[in-house]
Amino acid sequence: MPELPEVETTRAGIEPHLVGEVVTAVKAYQRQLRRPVSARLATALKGGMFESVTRRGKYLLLKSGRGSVIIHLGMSGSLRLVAEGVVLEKHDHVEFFLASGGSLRYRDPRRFGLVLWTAKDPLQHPLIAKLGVEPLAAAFDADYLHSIAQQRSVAIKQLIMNGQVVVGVGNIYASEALFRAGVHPARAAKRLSRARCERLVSAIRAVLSEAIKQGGTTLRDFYNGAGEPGYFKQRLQVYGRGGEPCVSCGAAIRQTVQGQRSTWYCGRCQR
DNA sequence: CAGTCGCCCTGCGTGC
DNA sequence: TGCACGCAGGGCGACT
Repeated sequence: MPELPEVETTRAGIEPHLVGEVVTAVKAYQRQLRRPVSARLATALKGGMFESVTRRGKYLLLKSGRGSVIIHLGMSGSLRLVAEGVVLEKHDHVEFFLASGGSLRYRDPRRFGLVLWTAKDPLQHPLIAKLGVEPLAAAFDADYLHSIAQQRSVAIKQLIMNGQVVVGVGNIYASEALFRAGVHPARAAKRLSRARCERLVSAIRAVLSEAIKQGGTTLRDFYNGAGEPGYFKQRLQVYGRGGEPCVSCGAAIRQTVQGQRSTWYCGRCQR
């Protein structure tokens, strides 16, 4: 489900309700996610207070005085704050009980996500330490992308979806950014000029920023921490629009598959 | 090292 | 109505 805008929307939604909250208990109803839920999570976090809720790429970092919870939402994960006594839904796998009443619930039907505990700096965790740059940070610029792209023969779409290069760009926003930049998704990365890298960087930043403002994209089951959908779906120009006319030139939007993921693009506007 | 592919899992829409 | 199939917002790890 979630790419950077959806994770950021989730983060912003839960942060004000979690910071300063003491965790009274943690229950894992299903430990088998992409990796098992950390065995020490419940005992280590109990009695601790959440100090911050931050994000690195698509990872959420819930820092307490004793260590941090690292959460990844995978394809279908979500976090929701619920009042006391609300019945558990199917696929609610982990629940953090809060001293002021209520709880934070992690739900993930496909179980591709993660709920891990680390007593150390979460940014040093093996899954996080080698991540690429944040797309909305100054370090993500034309020089950076071009210098990497020049050495790679993969399709540019797969390059911008590679978390070791730049984090947070998933299948929806990759297609959307390439369309805005006029770049064909299958073009070899090394065949992108610096000028076109610059356009692509701008497009990625713009599409992610706009999506964050809209509260993310709800295709079917993404909801923010309070249960509300995101509104960026109405702004999608190519994703999921195979056969429909291009908003710019009217040609039919094409669908193809790259790296086992669907890609949508305009064969006339994107080169 | 870079690139490709299989796979983890459940749910939903489509077509027979 | 039921069933088989393909596809879905991600990313790791094994292989070439």
